[in-house]
Amino acid sequence: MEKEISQAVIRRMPRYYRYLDELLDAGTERISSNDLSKRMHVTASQIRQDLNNFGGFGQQGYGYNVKFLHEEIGKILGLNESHNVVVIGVGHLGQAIANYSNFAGLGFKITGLFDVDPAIVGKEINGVEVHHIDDLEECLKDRNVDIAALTLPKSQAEKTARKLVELGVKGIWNFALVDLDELDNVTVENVHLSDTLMQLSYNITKKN
Amino acid sequence: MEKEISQAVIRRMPRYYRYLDELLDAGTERISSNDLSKRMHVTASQIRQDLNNFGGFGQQGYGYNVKFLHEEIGKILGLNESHNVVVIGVGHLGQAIANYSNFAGLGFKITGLFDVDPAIVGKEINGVEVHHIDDLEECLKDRNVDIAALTLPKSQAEKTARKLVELGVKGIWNFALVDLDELDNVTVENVHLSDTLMQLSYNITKKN
DNA sequence: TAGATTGTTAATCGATTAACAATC
DNA sequence: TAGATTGTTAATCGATTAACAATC
Repeated sequence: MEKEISQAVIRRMPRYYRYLDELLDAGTERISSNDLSKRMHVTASQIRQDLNNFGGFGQQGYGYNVKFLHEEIGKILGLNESHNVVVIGVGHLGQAIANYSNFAGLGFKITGLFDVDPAIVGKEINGVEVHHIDDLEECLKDRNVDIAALTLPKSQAEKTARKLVELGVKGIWNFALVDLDELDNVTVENVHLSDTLMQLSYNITKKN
Repeated sequence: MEKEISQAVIRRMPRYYRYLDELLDAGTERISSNDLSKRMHVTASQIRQDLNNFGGFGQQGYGYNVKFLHEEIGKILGLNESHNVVVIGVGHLGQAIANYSNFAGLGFKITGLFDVDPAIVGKEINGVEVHHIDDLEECLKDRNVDIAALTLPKSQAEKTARKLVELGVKGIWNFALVDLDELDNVTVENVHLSDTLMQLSYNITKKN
């Protein structure tokens, strides 16, 4: 890898992807960084800088072709390849993820659900059977699962994460209320919903 | 307001709160910025800078009293007052939020659930009845609801958000796949789960 | 008192914005 | 060709880190 691209840039890419998706739906063929900047409430300069981290996708005097740019950003984000996802912990949040149809459209396919609760093991959610967590190893064999969503109590999170890494999982989408940053050989994305709620609470409180 | 505190700082506050909570559970009485920095994998300097945005909570030669600092950060985040929350859109994600017991411990109380689907209106989730969205105005009267979680399709998000603001809601915790940034008289926290999944996908892909 | 550790100022680093030459 | 708009360099701004005097 030549130049390291900052996470600040990466965080913005899915947002570009979304806006381009909307433009595509609206049948817009091309867009300038200036017009896009007005829609997205960011500077045109930032858009051009961000995109040029990955290559020159535009054309002087023309702007950016919406369809092409949408595809390219998709490739950058790895959406051109499909990803197999397992959900560990089939509580309410796990079920919400298993049922969220939007992910499929982005190339993320839920291929397995796991829990310890006998009341739910064996049931089917959105066409996928819930297995017991003890069958994890067997179920993941030759399945090419690269992402695991962790929606289980924090006490189980790290232990389970380590096991998943052993079984070849490359990315952990962590919803458990603990930071899983110090794990080797895996990429972790921590999503702490309660943190965002507290942020909101701060910003409301401040405005009094 | 004298000095504006950056969102970069605010985003870190809930994380401090969580680590202090753990220290509290473990019975730790005091902690230095240096020790905390090792646990959290941030610099001690950043911890001291962050905290000093809000006042001097420590003591030279001693460090920070865990219980006191935990309380103070709680106050900063507005957790000393309780917040009434309504959930708009009782799909899987809405139900997950309605059922998530952790929020109650932070002072966020789910006081209303709303949907348009007759199949779910009238049912009870975690002890709270689901009302029809048409009854929003009536239900919110004199209820002092300050936060609304939007877990509904993006096509309905903005319209519904405007109505909620009219009815006195101060903060919108938005899970719909659209950015609600240009609304007046309200604080918005956009939580786009699929964005974080794409970020994870990028970071996995990059490592090949 | 001596040691520890904060609060805070100064230095550094990185990210954002502005500007403009290149070019379609 | 003239106008538009990118790609990219330079300038600015803000956030992070280092350093250390103040002080418990």
